[in-house]
Amino acid sequence: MKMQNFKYEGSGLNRFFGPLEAKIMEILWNNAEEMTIKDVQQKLDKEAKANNFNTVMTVMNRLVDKGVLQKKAVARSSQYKPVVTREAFMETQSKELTLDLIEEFGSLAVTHMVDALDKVDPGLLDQLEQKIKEMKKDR
Amino acid sequence: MKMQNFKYEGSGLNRFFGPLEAKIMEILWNNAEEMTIKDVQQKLDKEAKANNFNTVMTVMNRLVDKGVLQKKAVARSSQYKPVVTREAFMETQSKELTLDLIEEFGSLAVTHMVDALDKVDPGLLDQLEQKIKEMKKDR
DNA sequence: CGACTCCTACTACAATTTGTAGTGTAAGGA
DNA sequence: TCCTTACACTACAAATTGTAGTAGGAGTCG
Repeated sequence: MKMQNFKYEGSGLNRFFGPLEAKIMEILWNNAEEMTIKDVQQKLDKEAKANNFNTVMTVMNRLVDKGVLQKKAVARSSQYKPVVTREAFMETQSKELTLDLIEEFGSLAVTHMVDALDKVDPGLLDQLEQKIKEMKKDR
Repeated sequence: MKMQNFKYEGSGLNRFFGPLEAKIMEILWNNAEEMTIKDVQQKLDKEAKANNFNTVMTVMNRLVDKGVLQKKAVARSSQYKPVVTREAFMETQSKELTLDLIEEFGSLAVTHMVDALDKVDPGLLDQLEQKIKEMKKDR
């Protein structure tokens, strides 16, 4: 399950998926249980306008092809669920992106980090400072 | 000039552009002067296999549409040059991405930053520590 | 058993992005 | 006037994402 892009537009799952894909993943991840296409379709319908069953199926099966969803064939209707938890997914993306960012921009990124952290949540600055200390201590 | 994606694959300009677009931007940014399509095409030909003039033109004009290149109509052949310097471009992307990363992942990103910095270049850790101190002092 | 419902597979189309390239036109020089 | 050449316009292909029709098969109900 290799993501292609991190999108500048949107937020949350929309950074990684198309709009419909994101909504579907959202639903799957919000449900502890495995779900059928119908389940997902009905949840979608509650939120927005009616979605064609086949549309939902196609997108879900594409997500299976991409390795994001797992499909278990059951008698009447197949069960789908994410391959990894949302937390694990975000963890992976965060790690990958952070590494890429630093590889790509090096000290340029460092400069912006401090500003960005301060802007988003100054508490994160202390957290970061703490992490650095720990890292250095371990050597 | 709003970029769409940061690609996980590739490196450098390939993170932001298609392969040919990236090569073209590379050439434009490496040349202090404005260049014609022909200039760019010939540079490309030196590096790789022959490129059709029209192909280069189409891609360059698309880059103009995207606001990445500027086109100045001259008598016989138009002059093209990047709207911003490579440094300014990288600066903008770095800033944008860092902010997005932190908005999206918050403290998750903080954790990975330290590891990533240590992995790529431990010297960056000191730099970061320094920056944090400065930021805090100013308050 | 036969008819019906409903899930699934297969297929197809549209828009967008990126690479590729042909054709036609117009402008400038010989 | 004719020719070269740059440019505009147009088109097509592959990939990505959203959308949806059709057909077949499997279970259900009478």
